[in-house]
Amino acid sequence: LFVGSALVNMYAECNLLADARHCFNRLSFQDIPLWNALVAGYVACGDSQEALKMYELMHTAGASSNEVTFVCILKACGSVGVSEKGQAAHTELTQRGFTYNLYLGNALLDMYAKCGSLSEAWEVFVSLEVRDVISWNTIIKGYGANHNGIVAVQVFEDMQKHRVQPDAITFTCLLTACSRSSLVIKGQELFKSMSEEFGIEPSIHHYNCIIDLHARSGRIHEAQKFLQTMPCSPS
RNA sequence: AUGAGCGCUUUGCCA
Repeated sequence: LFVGSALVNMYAECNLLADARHCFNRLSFQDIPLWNALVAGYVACGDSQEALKMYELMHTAGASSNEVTFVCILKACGSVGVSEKGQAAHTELTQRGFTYNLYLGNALLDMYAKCGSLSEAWEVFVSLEVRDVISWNTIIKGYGANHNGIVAVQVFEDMQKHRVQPDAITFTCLLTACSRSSLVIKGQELFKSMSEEFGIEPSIHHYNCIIDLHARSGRIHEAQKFLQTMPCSPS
């Protein structure tokens, strides 16, 4: 079964879902991680609808599910962007008595953020007993993606008060937030601070964010200048 | 002997 599961997982990772499914069907019995591998495979290759169908199929096949299943399902719901499905999953996992570990809590948070349900996302965020850098990044990104850059920056300040060290991803989330809310000065400030205050060297991701920041607010020349002077080759 | 790990899982630009 372990080998079979590894195979399903390998096929799924390589976007060979048909092979994964064939392998899955040939196994004498299917346990939860095996189902999960298949569901995760569909999510990974962007076929969230099929992932959700697989979840239905788990029910009809009489299989149970665990926390990992819900992490996958929540991710699929976030990709689809319709909060009803996600809410249903949320209700179900609460009824099942699952407590939020970081994976589950962060996945739930991200699902609501991706669906634009920021008040629900925030509720989940504050209800987490333990938060890691991913939790903070996810809520910052959530506000940023929904044109609430000012709140995103406030949450970042809050993060520092909680003595959580930001990472490279924190800054892509922040810079995107500034970009989408036209916070050009703040974005440049943050970009400067990442290496000077936080010791994080900007990568191509961050340079791209800055170019987007300028371009989106109509500063084409600034964007061009930045593009030409940045120390790595454009992607 | 006890506990843990060994198969599945969460955050990154533009579009």
